[in-house]
Amino acid sequence: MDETLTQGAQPGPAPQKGTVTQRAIEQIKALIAGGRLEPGQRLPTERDLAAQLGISRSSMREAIRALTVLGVLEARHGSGIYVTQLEAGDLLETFGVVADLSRGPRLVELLEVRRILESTATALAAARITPAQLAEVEKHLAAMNATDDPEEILAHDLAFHREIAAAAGNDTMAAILEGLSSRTFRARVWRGYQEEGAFARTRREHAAIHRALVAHDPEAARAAAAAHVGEVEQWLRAQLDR
Amino acid sequence: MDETLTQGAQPGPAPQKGTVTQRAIEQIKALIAGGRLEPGQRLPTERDLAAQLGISRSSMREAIRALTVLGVLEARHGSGIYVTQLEAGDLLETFGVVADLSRGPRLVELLEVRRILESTATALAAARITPAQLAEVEKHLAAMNATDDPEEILAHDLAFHREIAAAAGNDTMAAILEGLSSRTFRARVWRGYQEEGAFARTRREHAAIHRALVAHDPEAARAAAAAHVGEVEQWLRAQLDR
DNA sequence: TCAGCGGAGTGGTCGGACCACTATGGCTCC
DNA sequence: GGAGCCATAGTGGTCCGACCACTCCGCTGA
Repeated sequence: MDETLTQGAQPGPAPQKGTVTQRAIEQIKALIAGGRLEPGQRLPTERDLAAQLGISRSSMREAIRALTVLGVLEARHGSGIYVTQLEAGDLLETFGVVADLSRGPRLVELLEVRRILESTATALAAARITPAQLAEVEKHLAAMNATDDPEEILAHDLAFHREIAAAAGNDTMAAILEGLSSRTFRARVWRGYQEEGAFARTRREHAAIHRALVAHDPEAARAAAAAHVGEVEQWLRAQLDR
Repeated sequence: MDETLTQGAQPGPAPQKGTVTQRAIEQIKALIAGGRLEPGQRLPTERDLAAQLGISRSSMREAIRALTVLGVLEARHGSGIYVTQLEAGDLLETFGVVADLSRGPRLVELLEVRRILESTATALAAARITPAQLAEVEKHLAAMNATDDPEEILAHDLAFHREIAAAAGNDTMAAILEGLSSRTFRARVWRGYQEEGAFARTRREHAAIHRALVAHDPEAARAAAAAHVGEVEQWLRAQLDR
C-alpha cells in the first residue's frame, strides 16, 4: 500500500486558509465524498497521513479525533483507522448531543420536530409494519404496562417508539428520532411529566397508537402519535411559562 | 478565576473507561449540561483544564477540538476557549456533513425527511409570515426567475427556502433544513435534476408556494412544498433504479 | 498440525518547545 | 487631558520526540 491518497494535489504552497487541522479535516472529508475512501476501508497510519499532508502527527490526530466524534472515522487501537459504514446511525449519533445540551425554549422546538417526524414515521409504520415487527412492539407495550419502575417504563417506552420508527422503513428518520429521544433527554423531560400522574394518559395514548398499527390505519396512527408527543410538548410549554 | 471546575469530583483513581480524551469530552459536556458552564462563558486555558483533569495538554486539545467541530465550544486564537451560545445553528451545523457524505438510497431518505419537515415549515410559515418576511421571499423568487446562471439560481433557491423556514418560527427546524439543503448536497442532486429541463417546473412550484404564502393558506402551502421536494425525490429514486 | 509466544506495527498518551495571535496596559505625542 | 501607538504577557496553534498499550501475524517448538 504505497499509493498516496493525495497524489495529484497541487504541489505549491498550502492554501493557508484556517488552521492546518481544519484543513486536514476538510481534505479527509473530501477524500470520502470523492469516493477515494470507501466505507469500511482502512486509512494509512496517522504518521503516514500526517506526512502526506505535510502536517505534524499531533494536528493529524486532532483531525482524526474530530472525524471520529462525527461518526465518519473509527480508530481501533493497535489496528488502524477505518472509515465507518457511513450509515445513518453512525453519522447521526451526534444528534443526541444537541438534545442533551438544549434547554428552555429549544426543548420545545425539539419536541415539535419530534412530533412532526414521529407522527409521520408512525403513519408509515402503520402501512408497512410486519407481523413480526408488530409482535416486538406489543412486547414492549406489555412490559411497559406490567411494571411501576419508572426506569423500566422509560426503557420500554423508548424501545416501543424505536421499533415503530424502524418499521417505517427510513433508517435516516429513525436515527434522527433516536437522537431526539436520547435517554438523557427524555429522562429530563419525562421525569417531571410523569410525576404529575401522566402514566395513565401515556398508557391510553400508547394503546391508541397500537390500535392504529394493528388496523394498518396510517391516518389514525399519525393522529395518535402527534397527540402523544403533543401532550408532552404542551406540558413543557406550560412549565416554561411559569 | 481560581475556581476549579472539577471540585467535588471523586478524588480516587480515574474511572478508566475509554480513552482519556473521550473521558475529557464527556466531562466538559457534563459541565455544560449541569449548568456549571454557561453559554458564552470562557473556559480555563487548555493548560489549566488539562491539569485539572490530570491529563496532558495534547489529549485535552483533542477533546476541545472534538467539541469545537460539534459546535459546542469555540476557540479564539490568542484569546481563549468559549462555550458557544448553544443555539440550533451552532449545534446542527454538523448536519451538513451527513448530507454531504450520504450517497445512494440514503439520499432518498434524506430527501424524504426534508419533504416532511419542509412541508410542515412552509405550512407554519403561511400562517405566521410577516409582510417584511414575505417581501424577502419575493426578492429571491424574482432574482431566481431573472437569471439563467445555474449557480445564481441555486443560491437564490436556497435563500428562498431559508427565508420560509425562518418565517416558520422554529429555529431548530430551520437549522436542520439548512443542513439538509447544504450547498454541496443540493449541488450534487440539483445538477442532474435541472439538466433535464426542470427549470420551468421548478418555477411553477415556487410560484405555487408563494401563492399559498400570500394567501396565508397553510394547507395549500404544505401541499405545494411537499410536491416540490417530492418531485426531486421521485427523480432521484428513478435515477437509482437504473 | 497447532498452540503458544514473541516482535513489528499501530493508535494512545505524554512533555516540552516554539510560533501566531490577542488583549491589555502604559507610554508617547498631539 | 485625551487619543493613538506599542511593548508585553498570555493564549491557542503547531511541531517534535519519546514511550506505552494494544493488535496482528508469523515463527517456533512440542
